[in-house]
Amino acid sequence: MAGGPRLAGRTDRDAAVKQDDDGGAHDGGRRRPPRLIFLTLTAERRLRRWIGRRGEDRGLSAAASGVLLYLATRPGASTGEVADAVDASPAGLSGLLSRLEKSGLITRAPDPGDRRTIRVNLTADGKAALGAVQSVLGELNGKITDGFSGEELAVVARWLRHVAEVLD
Amino acid sequence: MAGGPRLAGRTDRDAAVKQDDDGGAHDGGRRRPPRLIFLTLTAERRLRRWIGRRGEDRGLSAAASGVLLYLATRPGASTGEVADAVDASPAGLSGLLSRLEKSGLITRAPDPGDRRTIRVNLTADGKAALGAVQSVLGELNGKITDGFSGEELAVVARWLRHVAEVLD
DNA sequence: GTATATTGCTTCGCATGCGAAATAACAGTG
DNA sequence: CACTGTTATTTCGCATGCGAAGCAATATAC
Repeated sequence: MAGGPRLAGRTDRDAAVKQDDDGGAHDGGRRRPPRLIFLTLTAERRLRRWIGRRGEDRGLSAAASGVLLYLATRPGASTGEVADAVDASPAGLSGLLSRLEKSGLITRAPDPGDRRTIRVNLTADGKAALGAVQSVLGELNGKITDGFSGEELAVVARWLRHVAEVLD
Repeated sequence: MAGGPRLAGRTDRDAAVKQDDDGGAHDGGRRRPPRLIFLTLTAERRLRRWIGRRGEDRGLSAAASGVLLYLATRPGASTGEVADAVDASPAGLSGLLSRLEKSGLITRAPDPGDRRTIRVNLTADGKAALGAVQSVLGELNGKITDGFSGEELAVVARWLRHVAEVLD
């Protein structure tokens, strides 16, 4: 990933950023770097770092949090279903599940009906961790929505979904 | 990273997503997972994947693109300056620069005045790659801004900056 | 002028995560 | 029932990237 030129630093370069808020929409993309791309990359990186730091005690990363939350809603989901839900590749999720299993937060067991399918479930420890996850994400959500109206946040949500959809 | 429960899949779960566009602002964060967080994680992941796929021929990732763009603006920047600009840790950037150097896109040379400092510059190949980068990012920018007004994109940009700032 | 602190970068160990190939289990055809 | 194809997951190799530790060069203290 990358932030981009003059987008992410903590230095004096930040000052120059405040001006142009058009997101690069009126630029063919050749004259200067499209800002929204790097703004998004940077915002995500900070989100992931913040979650990682905050859940450090329990070894809960952003990805792990997503998995736990999903399993809370759909216990016994298959590996593929979880991968789909958290937008990860089956391969990438396999490793994550292995770590979560080693940490004792989830269990993996083949489905009796179709032993190719692995059913994933939360352990007691996993359910306990869930509370921490929800608390941390709730706090984070407060931080990132503070100062924005419901209408504005709706626009943001719509744009984020648009990005995900159009690049799929 | 993670997408989140029912946020990112390509399955029927998507249907349920369209409803609630408030970004979770009116929720303490305990009853249901804060959506904006996972929407952002997913959007970024798709951005990065798209850039990676698109620049595959030249081995240009999102991070590499950011570095090249920054160097175009500030040739001879130090490693730390580049890291700051693209929001990467010095450690992470070190590896990336090594790969870019091996690919022949950049050069690294100690500053004569302070030999701790490494000056990074684009090679001829690096400058050539820059054109491709700008073209790819321009196309991407078009895709992700299409269908949104300047005002809406301004809100999005302001929100993304807010997120980056408040989590720093 | 030597000891100490600081700075800038790299190395190391690890987590994350992708694509491609391998593996295992099921499904359909003859 | 073997043969083939499909599906679900894992393994492997690699890229990315962080924190901690290490190293080299400079700056500061005494």
